[in-house]
Amino acid sequence: MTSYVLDSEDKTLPIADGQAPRALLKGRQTRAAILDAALGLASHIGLEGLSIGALAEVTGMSKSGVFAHFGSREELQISVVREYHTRFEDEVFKPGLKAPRGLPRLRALFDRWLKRVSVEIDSGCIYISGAVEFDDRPGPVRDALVTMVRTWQGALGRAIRAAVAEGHLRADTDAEQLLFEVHGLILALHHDARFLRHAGAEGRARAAFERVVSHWAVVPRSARKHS
Amino acid sequence: MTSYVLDSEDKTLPIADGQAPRALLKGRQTRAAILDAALGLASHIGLEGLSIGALAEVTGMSKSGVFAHFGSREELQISVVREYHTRFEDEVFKPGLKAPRGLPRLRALFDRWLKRVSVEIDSGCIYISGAVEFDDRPGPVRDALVTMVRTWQGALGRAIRAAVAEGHLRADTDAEQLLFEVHGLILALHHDARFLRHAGAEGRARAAFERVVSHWAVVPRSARKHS
DNA sequence: TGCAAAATAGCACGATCGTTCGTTTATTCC
DNA sequence: GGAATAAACGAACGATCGTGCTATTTTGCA
Repeated sequence: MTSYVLDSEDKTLPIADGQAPRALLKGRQTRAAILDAALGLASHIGLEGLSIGALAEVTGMSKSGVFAHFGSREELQISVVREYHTRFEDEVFKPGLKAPRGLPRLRALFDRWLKRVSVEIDSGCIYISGAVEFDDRPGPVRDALVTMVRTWQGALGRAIRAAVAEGHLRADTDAEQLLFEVHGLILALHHDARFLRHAGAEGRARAAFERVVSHWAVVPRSARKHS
Repeated sequence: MTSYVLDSEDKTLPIADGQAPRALLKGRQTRAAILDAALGLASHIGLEGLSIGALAEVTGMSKSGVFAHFGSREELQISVVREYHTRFEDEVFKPGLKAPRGLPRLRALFDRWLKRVSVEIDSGCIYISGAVEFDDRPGPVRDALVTMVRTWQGALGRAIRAAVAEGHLRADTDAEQLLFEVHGLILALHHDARFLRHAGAEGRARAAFERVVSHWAVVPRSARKHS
């Protein structure tokens, strides 16, 4: 029995008891609103650019009011990373699972991933910007980011190996290598679309994906490789 | 007659007269020292993380002493971008030109690019981190970054088209597509090596590069494509 | 060696940063 | 509705930010 959710530990709130969160209704509601604003802010100016003051202004609250929900700036950043993770899970991972196991599912995952990185309005991928911001900054935020990215890459790796098991990809497929190259396509897309503002980047990424996949694809019937 | 230098405009210092910079010797010397420290700092914490105070502490100068050399923080950032550009030019572009025109030169350029991104001690690529930091931040710093990246990509594009002209790559090679994919490999390498701290990333990038290139390579003699 | 100019230091400014604390308002439960 | 509690505010803190000023030191040249 495989878990159908990217396993992340959300130990932020020890809500403990089974169903009804009793008194803390309004609190969690505004906390969610703050997080929503923080996500929008962070995807523009980065996790390091997040400031409690700016967040307070955007949400129409006081600085201390915002602060109280997280206890520290670092905890706020981690909460943003976690929130992004669950959204990524909901919009990329879970819907992708509805595609048939194997290559179709891998394709669906890539497709949704691609859309999230490129087309969505004002949504820079926090996995990507966070990776650059925190590649030399040890600490809990970096650790959280690494965990989330590893989780996502693990899910993609499973999808690739499933495509091998289904007979869609060759048995000697190097899943890690394929993952590396596909990831590069997403990064190049992010770079060209968001930074250079090139138009055709999405099409280039799709075309390259098909070519990379076809390299490891099982040839249908005839035409064996000549070497 | 092609220019053998990545064309960038360095209008920072109107040194004007022909040869000998007269009085401003010490000044430019310490300016270079400051820039050197700034580059090291920026490659760790990013261009936005650069602060004049931290730079003063590192160089053992006063804040105002550092400040006087640039006139504004923004001008400092731009100077850092320009300095990185000339270093990149010296360490990647110019040496690559010594390889024979065509595929060997393209390979040499990629090889040096790859090394600069991955192996060099404490040298995060400012092109990459800057692209993520400033993809949503209009202004002169972003403009400078875009100019430099476009310049480098233009040089790479020329190298690819030269490889076509030399008969090393097929005549129908999509230079932009090839460039997109190779760039993705560099980005994936940067991500895996610096952020995830994976070991084999460099080898994966090289292997993928050879495969991508071979896709557009002119087949030696026999074995035409079957479709 | 002395003089002009360049380079650097020192100090202070307003702003903003994250954070703390005591108070006040809003919400939930009996 | 009133008591208990959670949520939000407001003010202030020390620190640091970029950036002006005015001295002071250092440099380069006659």
